[in-house]
Amino acid sequence: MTPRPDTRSPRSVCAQPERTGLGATLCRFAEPLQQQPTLRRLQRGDRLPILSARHTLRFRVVRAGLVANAAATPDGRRQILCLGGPDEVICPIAPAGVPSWTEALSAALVCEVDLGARAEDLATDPDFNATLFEIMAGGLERAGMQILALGRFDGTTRVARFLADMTDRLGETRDGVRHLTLPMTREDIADTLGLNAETVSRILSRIRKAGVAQFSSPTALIVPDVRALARFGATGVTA
Amino acid sequence: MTPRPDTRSPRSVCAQPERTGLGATLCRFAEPLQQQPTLRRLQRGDRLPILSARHTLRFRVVRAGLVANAAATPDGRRQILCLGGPDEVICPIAPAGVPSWTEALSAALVCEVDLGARAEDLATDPDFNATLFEIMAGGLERAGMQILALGRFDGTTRVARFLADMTDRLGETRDGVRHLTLPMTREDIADTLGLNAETVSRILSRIRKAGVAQFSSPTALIVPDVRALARFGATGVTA
DNA sequence: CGTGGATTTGATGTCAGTCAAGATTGGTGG
DNA sequence: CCACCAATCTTGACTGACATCAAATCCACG
Repeated sequence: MTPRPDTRSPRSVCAQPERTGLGATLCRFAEPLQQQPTLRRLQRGDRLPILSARHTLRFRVVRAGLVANAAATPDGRRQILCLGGPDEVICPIAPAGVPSWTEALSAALVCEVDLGARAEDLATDPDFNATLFEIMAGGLERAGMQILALGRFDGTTRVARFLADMTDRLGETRDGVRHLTLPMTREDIADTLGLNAETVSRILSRIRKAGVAQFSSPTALIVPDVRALARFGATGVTA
Repeated sequence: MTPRPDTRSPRSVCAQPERTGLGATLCRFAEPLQQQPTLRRLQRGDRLPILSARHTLRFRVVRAGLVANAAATPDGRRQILCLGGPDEVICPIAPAGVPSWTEALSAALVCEVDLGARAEDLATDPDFNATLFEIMAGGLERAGMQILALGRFDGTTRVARFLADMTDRLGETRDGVRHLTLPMTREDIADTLGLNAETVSRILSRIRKAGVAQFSSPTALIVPDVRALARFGATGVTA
């Protein structure tokens, strides 16, 4: 559960010029700093305190692996609030007054950026403020979809749309076919979708038997048609 | 369904110096503008397009009544994503690629602020950026709680916590007792909590019979102990 | 007062949770 | 390379919470 900071030069890893996306954009604001970003190597299950970004200016950028923000109910069950994959900034989402944390769902590499020393500068920097806004707006957009899914979609629809979403975000195309390696367990999926692991397993079996996805192992799957997958389930347009 | 703009001077209504909170703070950034904010009188059920604030700088501040952002499933069911009461800025939350809108749950007065003309100024204004950040961060915080509740709390717990939350936000204290007038129907509550109207009604009956809240009418209730109300239900700490 | 929407309550069905037992899988050490 | 082990995954039987359908009752408003 205890992650270990890395001593390698973080700039070379974090702010590589060829990187794109919000994560890279954010990292570049750290370049003028004396203190360079911390690179953390996380193992599956490692937990870090949430960076609220409410009074500090600290952010985490995922370089590799899959990372989540999660919260716990009073009786100890877990709900995953958002996922962050490579080159994404972990969305600073956390409910007030509830235990919550950032957790590695797979082995992961996370770049931790503290822009506090540049706070005065950045407060008047239009580019930084636009980046910050994009991070928050993107998080709200995904949170909105999560609320809709948890409130109104049945389990089958949630799982199908989740797989389609993950295929878009993490999938690779080989020989013109979409492949997805799920970097998380059935329980992680369940805690994301407000279900339990057995239910997720059952639904995945149904998806497999319907031929909408093929599993070469429990975590490796082939998606012939992402749209068809996203439509699988009662709430989607079945026709 | 068609709201009508108001011709009264909006400045006098929107930017009164004695007003506090994010809504008032935001309105003050509109004071230097030629074009004054639009004041809209909404009836229950009126719908407006979401203001994404992603490429424009438009916001809505609730002056009176209760307003929500909502989204619809492909088969037409509704999920309420966030609520906005008096002096609150409606959180710009909406999932991508899904029909969504801003809707008045009761008769409401909404102040619509377009800061687009000051975009250049405001991009470098630390106070404005801090306000914008607070709006987004507050929305993410509430969205996080909504996700946790929808994913992991049972219906009873959701309703009880919802009532406690609304009592905190909208309740009045008379003779040392908390009174709440719910400005929404059972169906609105259901669409907020991912339930249906009948289930909400049943749970409210149980809450009434347990004595945790007293109903003088379906929409007017007395809450002797907000904490006890928030704890009602299996997921809360019953002991 | 009458009317239509909102609310309450009941009967019944279904989806997902719980408990339990095997089957896979991947990692480790011999 | 293979055997073993613990974690993960799958599947089944049963239960329970919430949805659906239906019928009264309440209430606000004309």
